[in-house]
Amino acid sequence: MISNKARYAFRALLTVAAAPEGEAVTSAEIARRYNIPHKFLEQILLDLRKAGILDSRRGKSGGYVMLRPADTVSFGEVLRIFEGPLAPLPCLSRQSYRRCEDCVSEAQCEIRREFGRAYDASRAVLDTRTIGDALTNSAYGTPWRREERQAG
Amino acid sequence: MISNKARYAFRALLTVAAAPEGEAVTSAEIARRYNIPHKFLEQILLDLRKAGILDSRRGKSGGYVMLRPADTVSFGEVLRIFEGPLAPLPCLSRQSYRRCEDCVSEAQCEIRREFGRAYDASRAVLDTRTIGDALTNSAYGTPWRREERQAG
DNA sequence: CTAAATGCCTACTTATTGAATAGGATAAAG
DNA sequence: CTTTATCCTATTCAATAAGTAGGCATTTAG
Repeated sequence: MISNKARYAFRALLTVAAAPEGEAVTSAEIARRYNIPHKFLEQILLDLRKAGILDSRRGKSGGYVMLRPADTVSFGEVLRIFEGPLAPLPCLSRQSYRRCEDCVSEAQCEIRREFGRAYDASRAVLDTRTIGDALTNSAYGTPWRREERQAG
Repeated sequence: MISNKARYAFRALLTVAAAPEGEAVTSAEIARRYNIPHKFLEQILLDLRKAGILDSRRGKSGGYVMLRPADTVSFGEVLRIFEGPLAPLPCLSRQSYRRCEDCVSEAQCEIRREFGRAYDASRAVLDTRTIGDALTNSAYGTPWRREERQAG
């Protein structure tokens, strides 16, 4: 299970990414819409800004906008911000490799081999699918897309 | 990251499964071999026995043996014993489904859809690969297999 | 210029979980 | 009847999850 924090982050990101270009979305609006504790969400949005994914505007008519295009932000990248390494074993993480204390021979470790497969399979999804992908073909989509669909 | 507990469980299971048929392996032996806290490992082996995966013999010349054949025990099954549901979201778990508090429409939730893909990919490995599979082609293998290889 | 609305930042709390540690009870073999 | 194992329960300690709280800083509408 991923943490609530991470889930809220995705909820917020998808909302900001789906908003019309250049239009800022406030933390209060997101919190209200998805029933997320407001102050908690603020911390999360702050993390996303520090990670260089969101940009923010303060004061009246402030809020959050995408800093990078939504289709350059993968689910894996976001997840790592809030959950740390996604690898199921320390010895499988490239970013923060650590030997397992109970490991005799890493090269011949069956646990490592099998979880390596699982990790690869999972990464093939998480590191390729982006926030943008998720919104394309979404029932929500961006507002203008929704109207497009109704019109067509 | 999976817990130490789960990793120790795999270590123990692979060891017992690799032992010659009918030969019991003691918790002390496993603990020594892999540098696992003995008393902690005892609890883990107990869980595996209660789950119907291992059988145990008490007293002198006691220890643990497989209750079910190693190739009927999947990595996913073992993992679930120690980690609970593997689903990344409560709404994706069949065993213990729970709605996300911040969900507006489950059927149209992009987060659910994308993590569903990741979960499927991961399960395709974890729920098909077994302890037996992992030992086949293993550099360790079972003792008699190792000798076979050296001989051939 | 001022007030209101918004984001920014830090500290604190509370409950749960992970990772053991501890101490003995029970059973089987020799 | 002693040794060697498993079996069972309780306790500890640290880290993490999931918020709560309170105020500072900035922008803009009036």
